[in-house]
Amino acid sequence: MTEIEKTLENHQVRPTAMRILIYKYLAEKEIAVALTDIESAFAKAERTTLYRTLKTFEEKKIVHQIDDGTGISKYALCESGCNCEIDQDLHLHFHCNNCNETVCLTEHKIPQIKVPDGFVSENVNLVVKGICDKCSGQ
Amino acid sequence: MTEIEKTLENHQVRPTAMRILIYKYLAEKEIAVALTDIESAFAKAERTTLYRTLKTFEEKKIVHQIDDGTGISKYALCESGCNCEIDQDLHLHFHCNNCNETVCLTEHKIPQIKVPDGFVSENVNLVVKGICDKCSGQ
DNA sequence: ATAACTAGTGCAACAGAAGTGCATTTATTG
DNA sequence: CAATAAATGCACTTCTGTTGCACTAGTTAT
Ligand SMILES: [Mn+2]
Ligand SMILES: [Mn+2]
Ligand SMILES: [Zn+2]
Ligand SMILES: [Zn+2]
Repeated sequence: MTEIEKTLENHQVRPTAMRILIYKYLAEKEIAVALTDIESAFAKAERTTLYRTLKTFEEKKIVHQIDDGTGISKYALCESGCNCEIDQDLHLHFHCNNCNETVCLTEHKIPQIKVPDGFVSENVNLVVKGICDKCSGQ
Repeated sequence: MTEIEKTLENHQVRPTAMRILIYKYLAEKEIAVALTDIESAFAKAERTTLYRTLKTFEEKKIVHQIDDGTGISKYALCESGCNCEIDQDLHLHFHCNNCNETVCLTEHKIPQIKVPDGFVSENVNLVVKGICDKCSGQ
């Protein structure tokens, strides 16, 4: 039993062939991926299967969904530092306006945000847009 | 010539009947509205016209687009405190998980966000989710 | 005022992403 | 092995956003 299989089972997800492949794909990519990315990577696989795999992964906290403002949902593997179960204290995300890639800045936590009286903050989505390290030439 | 007509012309937008109506609608609403909201409010009008009106308003800085994480673009009138032309120093937005409404918190500016070396921050989207003042009972 | 031009609108059609229902296959368990 | 549950494949739908094109209204030059 491989590491990946163990990880999946730890999250109550049965390690099917497709799921292992998708997990591997997500692990190799260092950026957040959209369903269409996975579709292109696994051209022979069914879209629905890929879609439902992502949904399962999300539900079981294997990945977290990222709304980077492009209108397309992206997903990235949760790491140890990823408290997305708590739905709070999340890291921020960076979207590059040049290469169009979105990355998790897991080391960068979202600061405390004040809201007006009467408003109750439950969680915060923060996306920084600009030029990523690869594109800034440095 | 009414106030609204003046405002539109100040932004180089010709004040047609439809545009005045939509502007009024946006001004009366205190929340961010989606295209579908406007569609329901003006059932007799063409969807495309409403769509293009919003796009024109956005381009001419009469409204700003809001990505509240629902996957549906919302729009709200720009106010004097709305520096959306500069694409920086923007106010934050609040999305209520209960009533599903999104409001501009124009008084609440987005704090300075640090990004890692090599990354260049151009602008920031910050959406707080939780319970709004109307729904929190206070 | 009329002609020429430009901007706005209405209608139809399209694209992309997301989601659902159902039959079929695969895996698990008694 | 039989019964059951989970996963997959296929088809189809919905929703949002977007574009092309013809027509109309409004603006400007002669
Ligand atoms: Mn992330
Ligand atoms: Mn706003
Ligand atoms: Zn980049
Ligand atoms: Zn509310």
